[in-house]
Amino acid sequence: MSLHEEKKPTDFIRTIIEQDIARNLNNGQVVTRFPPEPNGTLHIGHAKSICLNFGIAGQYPNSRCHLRFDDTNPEKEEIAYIEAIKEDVRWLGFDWGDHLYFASDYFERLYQLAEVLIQKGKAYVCSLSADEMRSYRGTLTEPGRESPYRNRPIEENLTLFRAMRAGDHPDGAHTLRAKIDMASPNINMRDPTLYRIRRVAHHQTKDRWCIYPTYDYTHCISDAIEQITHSLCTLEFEDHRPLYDWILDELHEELPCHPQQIEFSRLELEFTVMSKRILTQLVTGHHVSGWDDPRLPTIAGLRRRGFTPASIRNFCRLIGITKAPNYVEMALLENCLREDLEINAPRAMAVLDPLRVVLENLPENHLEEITVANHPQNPNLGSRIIPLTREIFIERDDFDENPPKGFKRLIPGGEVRLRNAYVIRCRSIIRDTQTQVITTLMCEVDKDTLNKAPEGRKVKGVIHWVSAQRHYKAQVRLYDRLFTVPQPADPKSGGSFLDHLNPDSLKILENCPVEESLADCQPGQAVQFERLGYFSPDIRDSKPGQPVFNRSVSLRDSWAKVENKR
RNA sequence: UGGGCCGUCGCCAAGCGGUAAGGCACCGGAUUUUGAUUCCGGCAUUCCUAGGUUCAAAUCCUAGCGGCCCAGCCA
Repeated sequence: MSLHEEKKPTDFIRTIIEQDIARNLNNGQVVTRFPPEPNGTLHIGHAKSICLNFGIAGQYPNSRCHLRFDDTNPEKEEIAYIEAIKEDVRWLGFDWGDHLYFASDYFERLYQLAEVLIQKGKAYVCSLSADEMRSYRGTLTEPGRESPYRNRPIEENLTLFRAMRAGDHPDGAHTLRAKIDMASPNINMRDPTLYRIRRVAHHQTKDRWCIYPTYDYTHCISDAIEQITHSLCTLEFEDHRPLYDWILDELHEELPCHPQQIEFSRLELEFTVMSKRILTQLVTGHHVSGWDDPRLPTIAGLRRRGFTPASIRNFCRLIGITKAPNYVEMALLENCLREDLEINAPRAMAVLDPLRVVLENLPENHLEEITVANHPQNPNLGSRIIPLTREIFIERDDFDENPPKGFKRLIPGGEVRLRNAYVIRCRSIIRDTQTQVITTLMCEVDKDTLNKAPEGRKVKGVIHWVSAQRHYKAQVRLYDRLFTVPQPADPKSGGSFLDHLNPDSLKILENCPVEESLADCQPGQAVQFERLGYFSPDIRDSKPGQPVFNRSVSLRDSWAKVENKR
């Protein structure tokens, strides 16, 4: 590798894979899979897994990544989630080609293999109730007891299991269990359940089955059938690996290979939640507007907020893959978006909290069309024309009668540059006679300052503005973190996560004057409102010609930092 | 005082016996018609702790300490 070549992103999993390739394991092939259960929408934690699995497949020749729905529990799954998940994966920029699978595709094969286990004396039908099974299981510190049904003759097991499939027994009457070791210190090895009776229609197999295989039984076999080489999952499955291996070892004569399970730590993000349970509660409890609420860390929420696929992929690259528990700061995610949009988003001007300014030395009907670049560094983004009129709006907090030290914006008698236009000087202030609130600033334009510095003095401040006569009025939504504490779901934070909801996480501003050109902005397009942040039209609420803007992320603001310290 | 796993800067994270990469954050300073961007500089004598092995330890050994996961017929 040359010095100039970018160093490959590396992590312990890729290290293992490269060693495997070097040893010509699996003929040098790498096959991974992303295996979501269609019982909820994807979030940024899933993006980490997607980027890992598809990323690896895209990185080695002769490799691929399957999209496989782990649909073994019809009670919790919905067909709608399948399409949503596919859309999210595609949107993130990944392609599974022809390799779309469902664990339910393998139900018949799984059933046949269960009979093989029974024949081998490695599985039995247990008739303990759920409660009984729990008490037989023992505890973390005490071994379990063997089920009284553990030594049922093979023929009886077979007959019962077939009857289970045929629907001869009510839900919960029996289970099929692996016969392993009730005294194992690993609870997953204490005769885990392989099949349960559940009279529920399945979104894929309809009512063909009334028995369903469990995750532990299904996942490893599905991996083997698809000839997955590296089965990557999160840390909580570490304890399941012995079972994964046990099942594949027992069935090795029936299956083409024995994939390698490798675990990595899941992603946690500060000031939000990643748990499907809590996400569901936020949605069903109407604490947010839906799965795609822009404050949520769901892929749909991030997309609606205005995040780009590239920014999310970059984020996943930066956080790395390890086995260490990690709570990543929101600032890193935000930075990834800024980094992308800084280069790619065209600029425009918008005023969120307008203050009227009259340029008193311009005629009433003054209309000047100024050509401005859409990006200060990238001329390829072109230019546009903005109208300057006698009355304009500026941001209310860009004017201060009693400016703090270091204030560079407009002050009484002071000068400031109108971005892309002239330098103006504040001559007088007009107030509401009742409330004394400032309603208008009377200012004078220095006509010799378009595209040039004023003579003999320096004007440091630059503020954005929009014509008061020619603009589009938009609704703008400002988002902040959904929670007030970094780890809202952690009991150590006190109370329930609901106690930590940020009441100011959404601020809706109506009738914000924005540049006319913004009326054509489409969902999916990002734009920088100069000096404010990156904004993107809301996917749901924008109408053709009437965008509603979501603030995706603010610009860095070192002045705000100075002010906060005060 | 059951089993599995983890502990390197505020947050991620390289490092795999030869004398602590990088990113984010933070703090300076330069340039700037975005207090943005960009640029330059600073930011772990120390790797959970304590012993030990070694010429040499974040890396090896021993003993502690702290944290996470597991007792669904969920995944």
